[in-house]
Amino acid sequence: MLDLKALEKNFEEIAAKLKKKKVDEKLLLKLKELFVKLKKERSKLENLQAIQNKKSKLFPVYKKEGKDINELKRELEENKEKIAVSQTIVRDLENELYDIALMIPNIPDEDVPEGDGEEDNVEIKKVLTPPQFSFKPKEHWELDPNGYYLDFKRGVKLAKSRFTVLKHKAALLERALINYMIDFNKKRGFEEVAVPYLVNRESLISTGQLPKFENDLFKIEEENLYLIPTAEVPLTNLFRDEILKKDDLPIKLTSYTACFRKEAGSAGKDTRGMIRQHQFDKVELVAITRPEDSDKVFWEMVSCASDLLSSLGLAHRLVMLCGGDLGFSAAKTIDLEVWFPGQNRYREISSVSNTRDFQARRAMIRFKDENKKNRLVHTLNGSSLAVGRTLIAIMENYQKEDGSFEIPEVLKPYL
RNA sequence: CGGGGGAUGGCUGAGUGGUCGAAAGCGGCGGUCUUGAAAACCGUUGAGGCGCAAGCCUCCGGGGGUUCGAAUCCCUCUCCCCCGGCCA
Repeated sequence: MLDLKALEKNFEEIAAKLKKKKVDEKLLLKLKELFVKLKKERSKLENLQAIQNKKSKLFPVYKKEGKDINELKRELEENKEKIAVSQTIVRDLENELYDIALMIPNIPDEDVPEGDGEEDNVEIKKVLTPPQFSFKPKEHWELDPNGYYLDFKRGVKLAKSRFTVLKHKAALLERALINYMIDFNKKRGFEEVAVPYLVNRESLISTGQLPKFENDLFKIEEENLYLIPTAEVPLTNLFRDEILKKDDLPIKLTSYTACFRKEAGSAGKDTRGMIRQHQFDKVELVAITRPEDSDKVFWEMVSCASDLLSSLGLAHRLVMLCGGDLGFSAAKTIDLEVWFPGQNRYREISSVSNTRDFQARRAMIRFKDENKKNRLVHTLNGSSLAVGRTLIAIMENYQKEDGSFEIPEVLKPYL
């Protein structure tokens, strides 16, 4: 959530920055006005409450002194009416305010490039060169036309489209990758955690998936729980409503989970193969830091994911997302795109984001600083990596002319 | 899923209508003592909002109600624990 006080103070500046994310300035103005109005009405209410509190305390005194109570009682009954009216106004304003505030995305960092979408993202660097083939490399589903490794047909039979069954070496490789990634991340100082795959509404509001993206989530209606779209949600929410000790920061976590997404807006996109699934495995990184440390940790996370790809021998590039492509909660995002020889292009395999205090404010994650002040932390998240996409990247990059594929050296101990 | 019991500050836990934002203990922080530490002793210690400040307001799981006044009474929802059943 935006800092409403900052919005009130520096409206022009914030509105200008949010233009990068295509936020309607009129809506922002409305938000600001609601905030000012709310503060005014609230202080009016508080004055009335102060009167009520003070005078109510006279009752025991009057009784002791044997004074008449009726006059006082009448007065307070009247005041009570005023309080009720004011309270209703305050509550309505609050509801209206939060309905809007929760729908406004994070402010992009200064260095986030302008742009409307993917085509305006800025390549930062390329790592490793894509492999050369003496034949025309195939896409992963072409490598395996009979569904020996990736059984799309049976995935559909069991659930619906965008579900896949992994078999033989692919199933083994999936599991090996998960273990390899977690071990790799642990060496970089990220602590392994195992978390629930179902979370409640509050958790999803805190990390920014709700209320805006309800349609992207699988929901268990009768339980009021949602399947996690990413481990970022449970990992970040671990610290919701907590005040952390300054010495505990930064907290750096890694976790493997399955992830579930409805892919509501992706009709027709990547329908073939395993690029875009309703259920996929991912090893995630999450960090909770002091505000002054979040940039440093951000680049640590980018390096962690990039080095991981390099260790698997996968050519990739780093791309900084432009304002228009930036996610709802992110102030800055670097995508890692891995080379897919069959598609002859780079595709996203990891995304590292700094949300600054945006999620922390929603989730009320704070720390006590050296002056004993409670301050919001910064939260960061990144994939390291999307396991299914890594699997097919390996299949494509390590493919041989006969359709078989090699296994990267570093994974062999894991098989 | 059936039966019972709960939800109070970082934790344990007292508080059943009136200066209760809340006893006590633990923990944390500061100090005394000590070469240093432990122990002991003393002090201090919830969060949010408004305000230059003094100060005021809100918060005892969430929501609603009764009352001049609610942590305390009523309604409702959620969650947790125990016993039994089922089960990885």
